[in-house]
Amino acid sequence: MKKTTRMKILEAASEVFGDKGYRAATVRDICKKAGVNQALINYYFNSKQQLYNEIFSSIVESVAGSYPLSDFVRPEMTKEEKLKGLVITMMNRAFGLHGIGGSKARLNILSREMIEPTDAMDMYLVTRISEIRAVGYAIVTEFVGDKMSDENKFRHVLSIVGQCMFPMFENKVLMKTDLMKEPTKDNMDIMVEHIYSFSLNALNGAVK
Amino acid sequence: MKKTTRMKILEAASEVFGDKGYRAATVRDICKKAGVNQALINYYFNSKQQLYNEIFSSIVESVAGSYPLSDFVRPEMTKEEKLKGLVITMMNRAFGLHGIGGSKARLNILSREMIEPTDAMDMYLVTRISEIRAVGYAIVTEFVGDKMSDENKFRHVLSIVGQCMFPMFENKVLMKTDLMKEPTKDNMDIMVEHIYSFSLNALNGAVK
DNA sequence: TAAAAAGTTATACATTTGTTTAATAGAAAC
DNA sequence: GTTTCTATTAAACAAATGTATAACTTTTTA
Repeated sequence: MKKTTRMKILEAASEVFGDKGYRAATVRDICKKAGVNQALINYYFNSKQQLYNEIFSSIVESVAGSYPLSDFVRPEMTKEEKLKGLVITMMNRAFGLHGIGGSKARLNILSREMIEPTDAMDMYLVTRISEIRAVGYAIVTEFVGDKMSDENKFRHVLSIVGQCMFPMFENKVLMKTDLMKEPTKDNMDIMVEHIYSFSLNALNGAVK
Repeated sequence: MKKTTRMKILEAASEVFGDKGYRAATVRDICKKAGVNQALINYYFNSKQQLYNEIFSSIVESVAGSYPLSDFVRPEMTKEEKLKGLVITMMNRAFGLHGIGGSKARLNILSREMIEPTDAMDMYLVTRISEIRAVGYAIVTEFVGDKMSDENKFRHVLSIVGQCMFPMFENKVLMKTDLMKEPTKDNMDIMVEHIYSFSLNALNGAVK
């Protein structure tokens, strides 16, 4: 299957945007990496900004589309299964991008956007986090009942979310210091299992 | 106490660098915000890069200098005290910056550097995380003994670290979705207490 | 196969950006 | 009070960067 010029640009641009960020990435860099003429970005995408938007949208789409929370946290499940489902969803959203093309470009772009969100990204994040907040709250409540304050329940949700998301931001340094392994499918499974049981123990301990 | 021109520039530059990142922040923006002539950045700091370096170094210094791990995790402590000491250290390093000048600028700059580290920052991070890794490993071992594999122990350390650091990256969205409160001194104390007891329960549950 | 469309190239253009310069104003020293 | 050093200003400069253009080549179409 032959690579079209359009695809070559998208691929190179993902790398460069991921490496350097939108601003520092230059059109000349991208075209050089793609091995195409400099004018072709404007020919195919109208502008650098629209090229970036297309890349970013596809990332958001694959993150949001692939792992709907309702598939992994369902009413008929036990509370333990729901907890694990929540962890699975978040870990896959965070690291599901990593595999594609063996490149961390997409993951880098997403991390950047989470630190310095555009308006669109900000809205998207608020929506996603709100969803996780609500589902997490319900699960925590199933474990600890109604004696715990809502505020404290939300802190529990945050602890679970934090365990899943933090490695996404700091993966490079964490791997270098051996606190985390390469996010392969197998290692992700092990991490899911760990975060699940760590959190399960925490929740069970909180209730007594 | 009168503000020197130098100080005005440093302050404005911190804001702008924090808001937009190094690249997108322009010398003209900074000088306008500081209310000084455009040439003065070069007069006082030689270049935009050196201005940034000075700001960044002072941030690193205050993070690293203020909370030495050895002050909060000491040999004579119980394992519970050590665990809490580790949490206190990380939370203060992450959010201790926030108070200064009522501005989140310094926190923003640090988050950015952690995502997209310069060489100097990379070395610094590796050093710090390695230290936390070693201390965390020792504490976890005190809780779970020697039956647990080292790899699993490190995953436990990562869970604790993740809870402390994640809110630093996503604080804006987390506050907007009510998963986190304004990081005031009081709220930080509550969060420390929570992360400590969440992790304590997890560790105690893991051992049995 | 000839005409039209799509793709590609080298180059130019206009803007933005960090930095420099030369002149001026103010403060300190003697 | 004059001189010398420091601070500030407006303007200019040179490099980088996103985009546009016009010529050329390849592919598609009829």
